[in-house]
Amino acid sequence: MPANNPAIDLDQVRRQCARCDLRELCLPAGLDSADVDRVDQMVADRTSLASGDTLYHAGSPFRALYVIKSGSLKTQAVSEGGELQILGFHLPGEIMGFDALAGERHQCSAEALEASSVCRLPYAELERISASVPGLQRQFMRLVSREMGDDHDHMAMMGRNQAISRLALFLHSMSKRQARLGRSADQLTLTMSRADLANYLGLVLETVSRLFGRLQEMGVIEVRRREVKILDREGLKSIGEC
Amino acid sequence: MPANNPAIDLDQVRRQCARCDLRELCLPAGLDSADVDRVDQMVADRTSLASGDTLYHAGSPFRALYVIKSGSLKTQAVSEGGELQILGFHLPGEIMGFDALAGERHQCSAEALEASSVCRLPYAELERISASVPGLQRQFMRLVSREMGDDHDHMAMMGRNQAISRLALFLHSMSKRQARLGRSADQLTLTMSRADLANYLGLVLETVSRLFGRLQEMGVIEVRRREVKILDREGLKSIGEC
DNA sequence: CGACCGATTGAAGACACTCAAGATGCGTGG
DNA sequence: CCACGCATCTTGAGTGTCTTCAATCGGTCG
Repeated sequence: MPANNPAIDLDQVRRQCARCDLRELCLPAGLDSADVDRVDQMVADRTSLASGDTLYHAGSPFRALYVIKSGSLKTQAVSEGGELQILGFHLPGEIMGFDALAGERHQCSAEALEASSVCRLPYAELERISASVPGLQRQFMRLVSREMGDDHDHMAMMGRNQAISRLALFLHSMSKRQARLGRSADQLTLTMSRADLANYLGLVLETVSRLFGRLQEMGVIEVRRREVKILDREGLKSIGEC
Repeated sequence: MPANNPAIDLDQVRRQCARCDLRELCLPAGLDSADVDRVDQMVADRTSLASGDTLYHAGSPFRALYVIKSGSLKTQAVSEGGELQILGFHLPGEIMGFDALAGERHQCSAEALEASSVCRLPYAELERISASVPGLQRQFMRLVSREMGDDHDHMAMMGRNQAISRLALFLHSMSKRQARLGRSADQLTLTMSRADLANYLGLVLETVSRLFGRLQEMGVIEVRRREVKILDREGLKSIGEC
C-alpha cells in the first residue's frame, strides 16, 4: 500500500496518469496537467488481475468504476433462466462498471481474459471532482458514449443472419479497436475462447471454428489458434456486408 | 410558438415538468421543486412528431438530447455496407441521442413509430446546470445507465438461438417496460411493424409472424394484428428461457 | 369500391445446430 | 525429458429450424 512507502513511491503513483500510454484515450484526455493530477489523486488503486479473476460480480454493490490499463476483460450477464450472455470484450482505455449506476448493484460480471490491470475510480470521488472540472465531465461522457457505440456495433453483428458476416464484422471491429490503441490492425491476438466468441456472436462454438476455417480458405485471414492475421481487409469487410 | 403567446402560456410551459406524469421517471426525479423549475427552464421546446417523422438523422450534428414525453420511437443505424439494424424501441421517460456524445454527430437515426412528443434539452445547458445541481447529474446518469441496461437486454434476446425465445423475451421485456410506465402489463399495443420487430430480433418478418401464431396456439398470448394480450406470463417466461 | 400496404400462410431448400469423434496444445508430474 | 491427462479446438455426418420465394388474406384510405 502507498501509505507504507516513502515519498518516491507516492510521487510515482501520483504521476502515473501523466506517464500512462493511454492518457489520450482515458479520462485525462484533454485535461491540463493540474487537472490530470486531480484525476490521479482520485484513482484509489491500480489492481492486477490474473486470467479468470473476477473484477466484480453481478449483484454486488456498486462503489467504483474501472478503467482498463492493460489486458482484456469480458462482461457477461446471466438471465433469470440461467442463460449466460457475453455482453462485451473490453480493451485498455475502456471504462467498466457503468451499467451499475441505474440501480446500486452491478448488473453483470466482469472477468479477466488474461493477466490485466485496472485503475479503480470510487464513484463518489468522481462525482465530486467532475463537478469542478468541466473537461473531466465531458471526457467521462465521451467514454460512456463510446461504450454505447460498441454495444451498437455488437447488435449490428448479431443482427446479421449470415453467421460468416457476424464473424467477419467481429474481426473487422476488433481490428479497428486494436488500431485505436496504436497496435497493429492486421495481427490480432484473440484473448477469448471460441466458446466465448460464439456466445458473443449468438452462435455455437463449432460454427465459429468452421467459419474461421472458411475465412482462411477464402484467403482473407490466416488463423492459428488464437492468432489471426488479416490478409484482405476489403474482402473481410465485404463478407461482413453480405 | 411560445414567444407569440401571452404570459399564461409561458407559465404553463415552465411548469410542465412539475405537472408531467413522467416526472418520477424523467430527469426531475428526486429533485426539489426549485431544481425542477431549473430543469423546466432548460427545456428548449416540446416537439410533436407524426408517425414516420425523424427526430434526428445519423451524421447530423449533435446539439441536444431528447426525453420522450409520449408515443414511441425507434433508433436505427446503417452500416457501411448499407445494412440496417434497429437498435431499440423507446418509450416515454427514456432519454435519446446519447450515443452522439463521443463524436459530435449522431451515430444513428431516430424515427417516430406513432404520433409522439419529446422534450428537447440543449446539451450545453444540461452540462452547465448539472454542474450546480448534483441531483440532476445523478439522475441523468441513472437514465443513461438504464439505457445501457436495455441494450444489454436486447443482446440477451439476440443471443438466444431459438427464435421463439427471442420473441418471448421481447414480449416479456416490453410488458415490464409498460408496467414501469404505469400501464397494463398484460395488454400490449406494439407500435412497430413486423419488419421492424424482425430486424430488431435478428429474424425475418415471416418468422416473427409465424412465431406469434405459435405462441397463440400454445395459449400464452392472444394476438390480433399489433394488439397482444399476455395470457400466461409464466409460460411466456419459460419459453424465453428454453 | 378498388388499390395498396402490412400481415399471414404455404412449400422447398439452405444453413446452422446437435451429437460425436478426433486432433492439437498445454501444464503437471513421474 | 517424455508421458499423461485435461482443456480447447477442429472436423464429420445427420437433423431441424429458419429462411427464401410466392401466393393469399385483411385492413385502411383515397
